[in-house]
Amino acid sequence: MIMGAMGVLRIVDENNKIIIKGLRDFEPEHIFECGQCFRWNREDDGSYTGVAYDRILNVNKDGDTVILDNTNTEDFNNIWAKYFDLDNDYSKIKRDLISRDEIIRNAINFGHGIRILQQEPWEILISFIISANNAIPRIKKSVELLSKDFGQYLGRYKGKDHYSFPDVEIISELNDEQLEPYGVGYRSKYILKAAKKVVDENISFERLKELSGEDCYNAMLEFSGVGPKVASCILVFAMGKVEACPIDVWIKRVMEHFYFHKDTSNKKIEQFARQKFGQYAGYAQQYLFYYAREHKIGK
DNA sequence: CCCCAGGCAGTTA
DNA sequence: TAACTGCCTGGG
Repeated sequence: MIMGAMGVLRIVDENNKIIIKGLRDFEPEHIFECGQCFRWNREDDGSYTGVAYDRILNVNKDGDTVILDNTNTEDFNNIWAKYFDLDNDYSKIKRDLISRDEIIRNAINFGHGIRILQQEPWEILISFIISANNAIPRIKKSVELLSKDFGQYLGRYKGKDHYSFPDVEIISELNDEQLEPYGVGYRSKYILKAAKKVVDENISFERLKELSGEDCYNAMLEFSGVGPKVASCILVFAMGKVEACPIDVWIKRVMEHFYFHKDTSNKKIEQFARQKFGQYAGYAQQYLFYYAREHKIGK
């Protein structure tokens, strides 16, 4: 059992599975399809399989029971509880946001099971550098291929081999031509520069997490290929800075559609969003993104 | 063939 | 500090 802000969860460890009862605000589809991650894929049975922290995990939900397959109590306590942000009370966050207006209320009702994953900073840095001016299926393909060729083999699950995301040292020793087969295009030089910067400057992402949101944001902007949107994504998805608010095309569309009714600069949109949603801007962004994209709002 | 996709860097004014 | 432009790649 773990005590979280949401109360007591009943957790059973059996047969290489962790079974969680009483967990609210958790829908695998919402979590893995809301644009925050690139390494989780839907299986035929509706569950999701992914790789994080050098482990293969499968996540399913049956009624009000969440099943984590291919894991154990030790990894659940050390990794997955934090990865899935289980100690955070999303009902409280949602209540706060819903009270602000009907637009965010509709978005939350639609994506009510979203959770912001606490992902690995190095992987998220590179993944979101690749994401710039790119399409999600191709981002996922590039990340998978890089992991297959330069990551560590983790094992086989449901008939598929899985690999960890490549270590920074491995990427830092590659050159432009070696990245050509991975379909990252002109972003290859950003990837290589980022890897070399992390190695050369001995950058510790754990130390960067201790910085203020603003300092952490500025540190991310130091990477070539990282602008305001990508930096904000890294802050929310890997650095625990959930007050950041990435403004991508979908957020721009949904905000212009519902709030501005005219073309508006990203800077103004971010100012508006951060003022409106405050400390919960990062969560609001995820609900709005998922809502806008699934409904193709503004297209 | 053109268009665009979860932006960014580099260049102008 | 805003506005503008080109950009790898691949699917529609």
